[in-house]
Amino acid sequence: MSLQRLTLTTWNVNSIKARLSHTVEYAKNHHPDILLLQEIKCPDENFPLMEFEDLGYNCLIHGQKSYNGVAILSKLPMEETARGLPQLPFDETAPQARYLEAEISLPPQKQTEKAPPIGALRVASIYLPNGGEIDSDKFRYKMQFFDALKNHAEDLAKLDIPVALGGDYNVAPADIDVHDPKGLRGTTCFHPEEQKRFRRILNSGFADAWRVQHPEEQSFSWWDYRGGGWQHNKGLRIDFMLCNAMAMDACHETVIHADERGREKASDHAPVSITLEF
DNA sequence: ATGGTTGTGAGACAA
Repeated sequence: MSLQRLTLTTWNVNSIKARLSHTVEYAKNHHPDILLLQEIKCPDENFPLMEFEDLGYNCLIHGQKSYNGVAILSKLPMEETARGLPQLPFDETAPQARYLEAEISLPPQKQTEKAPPIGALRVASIYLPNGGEIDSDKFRYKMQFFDALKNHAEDLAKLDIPVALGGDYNVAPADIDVHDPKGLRGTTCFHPEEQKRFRRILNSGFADAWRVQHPEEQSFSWWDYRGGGWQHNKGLRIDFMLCNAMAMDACHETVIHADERGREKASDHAPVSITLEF
């Protein structure tokens, strides 16, 4: 019997225009079935659709001028299920394009076993606010976003299909996920209030796929452009593929493609990829 | 506390 194999990748590209060749090359080399992008930094109409359609991707874009922006590229048919979080709808006057969700249709499978075939997969591309300074309005907005995401995650957890929430969560969950826990404790992206809210999302029914499969390993997904972060391996693990139980059960591999960060003109984030088998 | 770098878009702001 043949299993359906799906690769899903999340990547904060830090401008799709600046990273077009890197992103296209990545897609050609690793051929993910689903590519969740963050920080595309362009309005919908400026997204380089053709380049990805030529590679066989259907594209959903939720962008804005200059900042933020998320996208879902899928080789399988999909339908948009949310643009913005229910509690934080997209506001044209103060745009924060940070959440996009879609249901992916899986091709029909032969029913050879007791379990019914899985017909669909729900995915989201998420760009959590960075938060700026602790105690700033931006930080409070980040907490709001976490809470709104957790409430929505509770609903997604009730679905009877695999769910994968990929993105840049802008928080490192534990000491092992940062290069200098003592020095960074209490700073943006390593603050207990952020970590508490991230845990609430996990507790609503999701697992951090990479950590589940690499319980002891230290590997980062982001390295600051400043101060030679990459050269000194001073990084954080803040990009995740969060899976519900059905997705986690199907997850055979999780990879952080850190090599992408070492390239010329690299994004400051590395892609994180999971492979599911149904 | 500050600075270091990259991206957008053409100067300050975000990260």
